[in-house]
Amino acid sequence: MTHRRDSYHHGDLRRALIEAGTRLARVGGPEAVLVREVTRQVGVAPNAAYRHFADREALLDAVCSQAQGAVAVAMEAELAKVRAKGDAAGRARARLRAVGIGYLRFAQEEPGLFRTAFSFPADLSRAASPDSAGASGLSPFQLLSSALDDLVDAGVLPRAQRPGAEFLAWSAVHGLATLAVTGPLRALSPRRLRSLANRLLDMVDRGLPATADLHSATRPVR
Amino acid sequence: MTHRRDSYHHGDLRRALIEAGTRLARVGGPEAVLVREVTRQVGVAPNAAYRHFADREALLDAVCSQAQGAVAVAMEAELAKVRAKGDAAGRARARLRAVGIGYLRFAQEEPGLFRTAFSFPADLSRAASPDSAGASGLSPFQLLSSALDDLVDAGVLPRAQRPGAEFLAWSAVHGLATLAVTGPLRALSPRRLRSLANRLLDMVDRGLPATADLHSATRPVR
DNA sequence: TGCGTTAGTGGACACCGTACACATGCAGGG
DNA sequence: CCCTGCATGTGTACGGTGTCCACTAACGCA
Repeated sequence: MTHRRDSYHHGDLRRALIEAGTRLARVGGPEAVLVREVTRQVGVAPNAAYRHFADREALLDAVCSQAQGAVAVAMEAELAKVRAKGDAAGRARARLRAVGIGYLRFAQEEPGLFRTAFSFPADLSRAASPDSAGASGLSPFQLLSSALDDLVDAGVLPRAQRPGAEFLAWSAVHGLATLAVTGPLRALSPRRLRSLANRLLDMVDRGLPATADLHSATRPVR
Repeated sequence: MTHRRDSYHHGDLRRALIEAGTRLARVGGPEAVLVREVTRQVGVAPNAAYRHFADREALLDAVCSQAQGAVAVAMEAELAKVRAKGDAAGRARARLRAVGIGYLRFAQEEPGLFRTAFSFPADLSRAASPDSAGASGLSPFQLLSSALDDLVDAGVLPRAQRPGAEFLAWSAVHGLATLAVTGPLRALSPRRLRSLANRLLDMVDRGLPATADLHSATRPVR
C-alpha cells in the first residue's frame, strides 16, 4: 500500500510481501502464509515472489523474523514498566519477570504472530536476522539473556549457574505460552491465565537459583 | 499388513490407516500424514479413507491420540525404574521426576511422534480418546496428575497449591521438549540435553511448592 | 540512444484434499 | 439357495497449492 504500483515494477516488493505475509500470519498463523495469497494481496503474479525468496519456506522465515521483532517490542514494553525503586536484586528479579510477562502477554494477544515467531525455521542459522529485534536492537532471546546477566550482577543467581539458564527460564515460559495458545489451556480466561503465569514465574524465580542443599531424592537419571 | 487384502473389502481399514499414519508421523511429523500417502501405503483408493474419517484433520486426530499413547508408555517405563526405597516424600519426588524424564526422553527419541502427539487437535474435546493411554490406562496428562497427587499425599506439595500445578510442571517440561525438538536446542547433544533436563527438573522440584516467604520484589502485574 | 540486467508475467505440471456418482461383495430374510 | 440392502471401496473430477520454464517489460548505465 505504501508502494507505488503505477508501473510494471513494484519498487519494494520484498518488503511488501513480508508485510502482507505478516498480516496473514496475524490472523491465521504460519500455515496461512501462502505464496499465492501473499502475492494476490500485493497485486502481483505468484511467481514474482520467487525473485525475492527461494521458496515459501524462505518467505516464511522472513515473516518469522518480523514476528520475533514484535515479540521483542512487547517484552521491551513490559520492561519499561518496572520502576527503578528497590534494591538491585529486587530490580533484577522484576526485570526477569517483566521479560516473561511480555512474552506471555504477546502470546495471548497475538496468537497467530506468536505461533509464527516460534515455528522455528528449518535452518537454525537464520536466527540472527535484523528484523527479529525490537526497538533496543535486541532479539527476544537476547533480552532474556540480558535480564539473566543482571540477575547475576545483582548477586541473585550464582555465576556458576548462569550458563544455560536462558533455556531453563525460556522453557518454562515458552511451554506455558504454547499450551495457552494452541494447547489445552487455550480455553482459559485471560484472568485465570494471568494467575497461572504469575505462579509459573514464581516457580522460576524460586527454583532457578540452585540452593546449597541438593535434596538427596533427585538423582540424575541414567 | 496384518490385514487381509485378498478381496475388495479390507477388514479393518480404519486401524490400518491409523497405523500407516503413525508410521508417517514417526518420520515426518504431523505434516507428513497425508490422506493420499496413507491410503497409498495401505493400498487403497484415497477416498476410501473418507468412509472412516470425516477429513484429514480427523485422521490426524486419531494418529495424535495414538502418539499420545506412546508418550504415556514412555512415561510408564520411566516410572517403573524408580525403586521403592526411601521415605514417601523422596519417592513421590522421584515419581514426578520420572514422569518428566519419560516425557523428555520420548521427545528426544521420537521427535516426529512427539510433535504429532502435541499438535493439539482443533477441538479440545477430542482429548479423551482411549488410544491416548498407556498400559496403565492413563494418558500422559493423567500420569502427571497422579504424580502430583502423590506429592500432596507425601506432604511435599501443600494441598492448597495443588490445583493447576499440572500446568506449571507441564509447561516447564513441555517447553524444554519443544525447544529441543523443533527449536534452537535441537542441535544439542543428548548428553548436554540430559544435563539441561536435570537442571530444569531441579528447578521445578525446588520451585513448585511455594515456600512461606513470598519475596516482596515480585508483585503481580496489572 | 542503445543495451544488459533485473523484476514481473503467463502457462504448465505435479501434488494435495475432497465431493459426487458408481461398483463391489458381505449379511440377512424370503 | 437366491435375492436384495447396505456398508465399504473405486473412479473421475474440481479447485487449491508450490514451483519450474520461457517470455516480456522497463530501469539504469554506457
